[in-house]
Amino acid sequence: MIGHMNKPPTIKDIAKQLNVSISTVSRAMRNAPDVNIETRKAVMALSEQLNYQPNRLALSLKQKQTHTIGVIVPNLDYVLATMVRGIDEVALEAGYTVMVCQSNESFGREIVNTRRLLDSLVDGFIISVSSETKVFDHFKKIQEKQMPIVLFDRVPADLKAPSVILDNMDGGYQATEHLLEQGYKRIAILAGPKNLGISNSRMEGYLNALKKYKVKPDPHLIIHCDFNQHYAYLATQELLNMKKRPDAIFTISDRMAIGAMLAIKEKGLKMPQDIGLVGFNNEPVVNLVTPGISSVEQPAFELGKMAAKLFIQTLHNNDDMSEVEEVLKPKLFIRESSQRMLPKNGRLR
Amino acid sequence: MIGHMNKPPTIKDIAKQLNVSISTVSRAMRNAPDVNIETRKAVMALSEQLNYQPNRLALSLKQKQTHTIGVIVPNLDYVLATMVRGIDEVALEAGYTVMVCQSNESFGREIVNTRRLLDSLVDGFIISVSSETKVFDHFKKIQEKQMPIVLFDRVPADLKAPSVILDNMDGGYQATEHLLEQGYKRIAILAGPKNLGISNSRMEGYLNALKKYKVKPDPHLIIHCDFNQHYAYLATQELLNMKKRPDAIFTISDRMAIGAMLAIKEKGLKMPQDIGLVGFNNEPVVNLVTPGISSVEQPAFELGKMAAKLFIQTLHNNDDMSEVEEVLKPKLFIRESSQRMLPKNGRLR
DNA sequence: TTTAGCTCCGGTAACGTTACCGGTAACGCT
DNA sequence: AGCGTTACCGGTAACGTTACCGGAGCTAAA
Repeated sequence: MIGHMNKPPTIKDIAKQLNVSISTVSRAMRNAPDVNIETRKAVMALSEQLNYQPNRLALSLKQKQTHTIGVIVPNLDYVLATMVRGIDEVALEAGYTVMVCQSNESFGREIVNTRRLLDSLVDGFIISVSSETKVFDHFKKIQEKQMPIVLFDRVPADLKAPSVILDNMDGGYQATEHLLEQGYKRIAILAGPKNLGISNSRMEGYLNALKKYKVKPDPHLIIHCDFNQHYAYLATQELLNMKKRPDAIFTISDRMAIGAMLAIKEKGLKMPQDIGLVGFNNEPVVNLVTPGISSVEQPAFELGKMAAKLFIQTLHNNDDMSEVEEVLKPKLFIRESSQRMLPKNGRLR
Repeated sequence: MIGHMNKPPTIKDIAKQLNVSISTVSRAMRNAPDVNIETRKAVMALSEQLNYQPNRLALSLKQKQTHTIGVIVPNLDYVLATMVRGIDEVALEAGYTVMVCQSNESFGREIVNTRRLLDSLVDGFIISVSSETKVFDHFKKIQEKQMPIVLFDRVPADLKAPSVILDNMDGGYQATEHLLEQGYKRIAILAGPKNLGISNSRMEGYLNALKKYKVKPDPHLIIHCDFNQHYAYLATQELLNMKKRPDAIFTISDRMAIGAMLAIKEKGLKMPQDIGLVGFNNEPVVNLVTPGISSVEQPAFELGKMAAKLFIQTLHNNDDMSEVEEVLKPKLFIRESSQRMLPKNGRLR
């Protein structure tokens, strides 16, 4: 008799009702050999009828893997949320579930999150590190436990792990080259804190482009400021008050570009005539402001997918993959803020 | 001797090394009574030294709860990401971990996510439903398993569960009243699909305000269109081409406001002189465009926190809470897009 | 002295699952 | 007849933890 029990049915219930052993049911359920076709059918039928769901907890305990990926990100802004979506996409496909934790750019919070995910809940980590983080003991602790880590987007040099990053140098190069080709001569860069890897790479691209075009970099035009809108605004004000002010600005994030734009407008300067502006990330917002801001796009979704793929590879391959580094290419989107010459091929954007 | 084993230490290892039973260690570890102070100290010391971490999996299996909350959201835009942060905040405090899944506004994806989280991984759900979703069997299945659900933000009427929502009617009222007080006479509303609860409530507020100010609503000024920028752009174009065009527009989201703004600018109309505009959500972007767009702010972070609190209450209280509905108040932020009279008290914004 | 009541501890079962080993038939072959 | 092989199946231990019960030893009251 099928009781009106409330608890979810287990393998044991099925075994009892079918008068077979739990071993048999277990085997039947996961298509293992050594089970009669009739028996299997019966098991399948009953499990269907009872709406049996295997208990993942018990399974995880037994085979010491949870099929869960811990994802730690500094925040969930447009770019990172998109990357997370990419991770999710691939993970789901491969039978993994992801747990997303935000560190809120806080070192302490990152540690808490790590600890929390660590105690037997996840099979490994996919991480983009907080900007505050300068030591990596909490991550090294993960590796000591033989758990794989894949890094993405913000990848510190001091931590050895397979990683997926954007070719930030190329992005900086593209942006700067574009400005040069538009005839801008004194190009300033608004970079982030000096310890931030992605910032330095983008600046390197900037310098390379200048060199290529034989423009001598002017240290007064290289500004390090905090990675946000307000500081970019202040920094731009200063830039515009110089005797020989820059005629273009490349900011290493769109947030900063917005800040710069506010200062530019306040000063009464016109883009792209008086001054050119290029940002980074190609967030939707750059399309909404007037003028639209040229920006370097990251393939965020792809990058997330790649990170998840790499993670699953790492999990399955046993060989050391800590040297693997996938590099994706950015793409410049040109808008009104920097387009002061007619494009050669006649089309805008 | 402390071996150089690689596996994480268990309660059993500690027991063996201390020559006590595992029961005793277990008791000592969780400050249960019936254990000598000396014994407890010894256990604590050794567990510290071995860096013992209790296995949450085993614990969960035993006591049938995972201390994990499944969060399903349609996407991770600014507002929802903020809400999720609020949930996270409270959950962490209470010893819970959250698993965030994006349904990408897709009904099918929502079902997949639900199934995935359901099989013994989470203790319950906090959900904001996808805009595509019109039947709720997958959620009812959760409730049949006695698992609690808390709904937030987008709450369908057909699903009985405790919920946290914004007072959308009040938001619509505030926005419309503000426009009326600014002297606008023909106020249009860009609403969402007719089956979307939040849209209808905001429109109700709009109608209430008109009534209060004795303005007869004009059906031509009430537009239902898809919840995104492009359709809002198209709808606004139509509005502006009417013989008697509206002199103000209230859109029920900022995305739509942006769309409207593009159409307005194209038409060569000036805000706030020729036409007023008010959005909803107070996303950062409304501050970045020119002119800044007035918008109704949701206390997103608070709302998330409230949802998590409610969830934990539901989990602990056994009594039926499905009637509970927390309602938070929105707040209008006035910017240039709708401010055509000097504020009475002389301050702007 | 007996009894009752502490304090402290150990053994065992259980949570739901799988891995492993062993066993029973039935069959076919020499 | 005896043997090996194959096709099935069951029992048991284990994963790491806690709940429950029972018991030893001691102290204090009757």
